[in-house]
This record gives sequence, C-alpha cells and structure tokens, in this order.
Amino acid sequence: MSDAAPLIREDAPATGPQTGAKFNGASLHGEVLGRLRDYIVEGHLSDGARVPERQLCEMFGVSRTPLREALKVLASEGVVDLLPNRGARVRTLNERDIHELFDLMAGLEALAGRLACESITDEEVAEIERLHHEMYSFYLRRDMPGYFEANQAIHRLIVAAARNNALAAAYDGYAGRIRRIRYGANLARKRDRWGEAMREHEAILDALRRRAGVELSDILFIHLRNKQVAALEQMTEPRPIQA
Amino acid sequence: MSDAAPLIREDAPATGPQTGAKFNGASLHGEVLGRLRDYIVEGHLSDGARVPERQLCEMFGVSRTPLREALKVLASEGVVDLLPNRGARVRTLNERDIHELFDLMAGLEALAGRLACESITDEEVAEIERLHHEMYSFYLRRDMPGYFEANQAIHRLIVAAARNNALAAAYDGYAGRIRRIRYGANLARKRDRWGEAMREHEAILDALRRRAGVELSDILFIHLRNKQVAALEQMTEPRPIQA
DNA sequence: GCAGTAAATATTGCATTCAAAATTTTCTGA
DNA sequence: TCAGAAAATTTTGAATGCAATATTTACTGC
Repeated sequence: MSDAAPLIREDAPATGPQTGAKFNGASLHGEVLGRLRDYIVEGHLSDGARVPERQLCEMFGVSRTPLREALKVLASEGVVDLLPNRGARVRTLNERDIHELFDLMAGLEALAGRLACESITDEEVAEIERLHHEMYSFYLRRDMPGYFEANQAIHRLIVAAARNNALAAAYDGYAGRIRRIRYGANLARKRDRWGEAMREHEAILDALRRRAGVELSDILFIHLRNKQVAALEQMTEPRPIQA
Repeated sequence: MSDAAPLIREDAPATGPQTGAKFNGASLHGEVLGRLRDYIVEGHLSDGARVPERQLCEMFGVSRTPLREALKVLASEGVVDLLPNRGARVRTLNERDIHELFDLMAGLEALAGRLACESITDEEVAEIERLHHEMYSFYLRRDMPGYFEANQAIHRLIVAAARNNALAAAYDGYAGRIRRIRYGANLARKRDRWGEAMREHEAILDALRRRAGVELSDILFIHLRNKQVAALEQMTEPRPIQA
C-alpha cells in the first residue's frame, strides 16, 4: 500500500501544475474542494455512484481529512448527498433539479438586472454594448463558441454591475453546477432559437441603456426561461449526457 | 489512556439533551454544524473574533475533526472567514453585507412570487388569506410577535408554493443568516411603516388571488426593500446590536 | 444449484497524533 | 522603562489510528 517516501507529495499525481490560479491553493482543503467539485461536476463520477474516498485520496495525493472536509462542503452545496455511515453519493441532476436551478438562476439574473440599472455606469453599458455587437457578429458568422463566450461575458457583466457580492457568489455557485448543461444547451441551439435569443439580447441592451430596471428584470427572466426550454429539450432528446 | 468504558460518551458535556430535533443528529458533523451556526449567528462570538476551536470542542463535547468540518461548511456559507494558518474568524455583517443579503432575499422572494403564481392551488391561496386576516387582527391589536409570526408564515408559504426546492433551500439559508437583524427590524417597526407594510400585504394577496406573477414579483421586491430600509435604520440608530 | 447465514473485508465517522506555523512569553541591552 | 530578539507555548492543518457499521465473500443446508 504505502511505501515510506511519498509523504512529501511532490510526486503526487497531477496535483501541482494544472491547478492554475483557480483553486484556493492556500490550504489542501481549498484545493481539494475545487478539484473535487470540478471532478464531480464534469461528470467523472456520473450517476448516483458512491464516492470512492480512498481512491480519490490517492488520486489527489492527500489524506482523508481534507477530502472529507471538501465532501461536507460539497454536500452543503448540493453536489453530493451524505448517507449516514454510507458515505457520499454523487447527486446527479434530474430534469426537475435542472429546471429548478435554471429558474433560480433566472431569478438571480432578473434581480441582477434590476439592481444593475440602479448603479451601472455609462462605461459599463458601453462595454456591454461592445460585447453585444461582438456577439452579434459571431451570430452572423454562426460561430457558436465565440457567441457563447460573448454571451456569458455579458451576463457576467450585468451581475457585476449589480454591485452585490452575495448575489454574485450565489450566481457563480449555481452557474458552476449547471455549466455543463448550459454548454450543451448552447451546442444544440437550433437556428430559430438562436435568432430569438439575439432579439432578446437586443431588448436587454435597450432596457439597460434606459436603466429600465423592472423591464430588464422581466426580459432577463424570460430570456433564461427560454434558454431553459432549449436546454431541457437538448437534455432529454439526444442522450442522457453520459450514455 | 483509554480504559474500556467511557467511549459511550453519555457523560459528554451538554451534548445530548438540548439538541432538540432541529439539527441533523445522524452525524456529529451535522449536529455540530447546526449548533455552531446558531451559536455564531446568535452573536455569541461577536466581532471578528478568532473562533476558539479547542474551546468549542469542549463545549460541544466533540473532537476537532467534526468541528473543523463544520467550520469549512460555515466558511462556504459566508458565516466565517478562513485565514490560512490562522483559523476561522467570525464574519460580522456590516451594513453593506446586510444590504446585499436583504436585496438578495428580496430577489428570491420576488422569484418565489412569480413562480408561485404558476402553480399555487386555491387551497394554498385560501390558507394565505387566512393567515393574512390573522395577521391583520394582530396588527389591529398591535401584537408584534403574533404579527411577525403570521408574516413569516405567509412568506414561507409563498416560497413553498413556488415548488422549487433549490430556491427554498437558498431562501432558508439566507433567512437564517439575517434572522436576528430581521427580528430587530420588526421590533423597531414604526407605526407608519407598520401600516404601510399591511397595505403592501393587501396588494400581495390581491396579486396572488389573480395569479398575477409579474405584478406579485414586483410588489414583493418593493415590500422587502422597504423592510430593509426599516432594518438598516434600526441597525444603525440604537446601538450596534451587541453593545 | 441456490436462498440464507456467518465470517472476512472494506469503509465510514470520529478521535488522536504530529509537524509546521502563529502567538505569547521571557529575556536582553540599551 | 521599553523596543527588539529568542524561547516557550498554543494553535493550526493534515495524517494516522481505531471502533462501529456496511459490504462482500464464503459457507451451510436444503
């Protein structure tokens, strides 16, 4: 099992390098949390499978303590379920969960839009306008990845303009959980839905320019609801995400 | 060190009895999490004070492992901050934090109202009506605690009627964090604000009856914004909560 | 064969241990 | 007396140990 040396963990499998700046590397717990969340959200432990504690420890090159701490946090985030004396199980999102999360995100973005109108600067609006035009040209060129990126950037800017860290944190958290589904939804974007989305974005930009908070809020909600429909269609139709 | 008997831990200080049914007693971690969160949110560790790990362990009668697991979760909830190698610090809510949380709650309730209108049953509306009238009579009698209770119940029912567990979980989480401030806000409710709140509640009920989602959403948001103003006034005016 | 049970194994939850910080206390020399 | 350094102490972060519970495997009687 364990030979003597490896405590130093410089040889730990794939721990150091690829971690980038993304995870809180200050503590093992922080790093393991980030990596494990990604690992699970990315679907590597698909299905309601038992989370193999020991195995993950070896994989991350840490002891069970920080791993288990990370699991508690993931449980509180709803990423895994904790069964008494039976460990953690991956909580796979069923259609209803996705529906709920999309609605919640829609509500958060609607809120962000409303708040943003209260304090967004002309410069920020200009930046969003710029991104909007960029996105539009991606649309004309049928460049999905580019479009997706610009789209995300706009939504992020709106959330940032809301000047509410608690909201931003909540938004990021949920966005992380459904990012795979969102991406899938965009991949399968049908031509007509795409055009519709562009038109909605026109309305978003317009409301933002006028600082029409309530209106923007409503448009954003509907916009995300429509995206949800597309995502759910994509989810059920082709294949259940992981075959 | 360990003689045979004491593992049973029936003599653990103040662990068993007062735990009530509130916390997830299935695991020590779950119980400690609930109790520690309460302990902190109730203000027993006020100010940005260092969280005394050892002391809390004794107090809860557990080892550091479950306590530290709980701390990680509380950190992810924003209740404490984790300083590398320097432990956890109570994160005290400044005025801005409270403003942010109130706005976020307002957004969540606005969402709940909108969703509720999509699927609330006549029975549920009737129950809310009943509570509304109850609340009104508390208002007439100037019975603050009773009013507060009925008020909370109405808001909870609206969230429940949204049929969105993710939303409900988020709502409960944030509500827990600011419950002390909310209570304070209600205690200090000025006569005129109270009457205003009642009128807003009339409008809420009316919109709910008509299943006017967008309208209800807007009323709820404004209602909570007004409550926020009252809360912040109360917060800054009298004294900073803990002397 | 195979349902049902008992032994063997693995996993879990928590306590304990230990090295590396951080903090506090004690010393030192103006 | 007191600023600054050194030593002692405490606290932290993480690994390891251990009893209790689950799970798997091996066995028994049909």
